Amino acid sequence: MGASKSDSFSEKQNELATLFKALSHPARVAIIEYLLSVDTCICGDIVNELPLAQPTVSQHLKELKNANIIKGSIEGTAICYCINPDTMLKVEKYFGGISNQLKSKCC
Amino acid sequence: MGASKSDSFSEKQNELATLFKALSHPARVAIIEYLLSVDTCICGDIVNELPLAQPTVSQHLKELKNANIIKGSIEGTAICYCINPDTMLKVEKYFGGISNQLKSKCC
DNA sequence: TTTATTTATCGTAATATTGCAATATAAAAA
DNA sequence: TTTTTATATTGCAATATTACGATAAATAAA
Repeated sequence: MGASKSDSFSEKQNELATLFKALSHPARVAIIEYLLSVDTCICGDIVNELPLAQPTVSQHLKELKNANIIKGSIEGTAICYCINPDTMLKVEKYFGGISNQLKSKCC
Repeated sequence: MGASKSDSFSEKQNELATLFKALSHPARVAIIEYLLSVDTCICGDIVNELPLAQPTVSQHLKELKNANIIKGSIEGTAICYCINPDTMLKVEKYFGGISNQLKSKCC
């Protein structure tokens, strides 16, 4: 075999794994960093910010969109991307919960 | 090509991507969940908790170890794994920073 | 020493990801 | 309508990941 046995795990576990997978590439981390650095959501020049070809960037954006990490809205010929704060809050809470649980542990 | 162009990105971006990649598989999410659920760090039966063969689990544990997400110490014939709270705190802070930055955004 | 017991490593097949050239699509401008 | 501009999709080669049987390594128990 070779594919991940996602059927064997809970929906929540698969959901979290999918979310982290979307964040598991430096280009996608860089996209998020860039989206945070600009004042507004009016973007459209993400391709120029990255050392990758346009189709590759488009593919990475698609993956971030599929994971609900970013949102894109059509703005003329360009598309305006911005971060989905709901998803980010969800992830923050996940790690907050882990930190909390770790307080009552031995290590 | 096919491999990720990690040379083109900052060390911090690559580091974060590596960390998220370690969390990007449901089995590894499940391992963390299990380690959180047990009272102490005395483990050694992670294989029985997962629907995967022993070499596969060992491989997943290695990836979590490499990413500094878990620590393992030898305890007789068994190995005692537990979560590294430093790494978890680091990730929590990363998302906390993002949530903070998002407060002054339009979406 | 011999025999469990537990975890790691090797080898390999199946599948997924990454990156980009070529091309398509869609809306705005000329 | 034609051209330009911005983004998406397709197809494919290179590489990485996942899973597991077989086997190794290391310690404990007999």
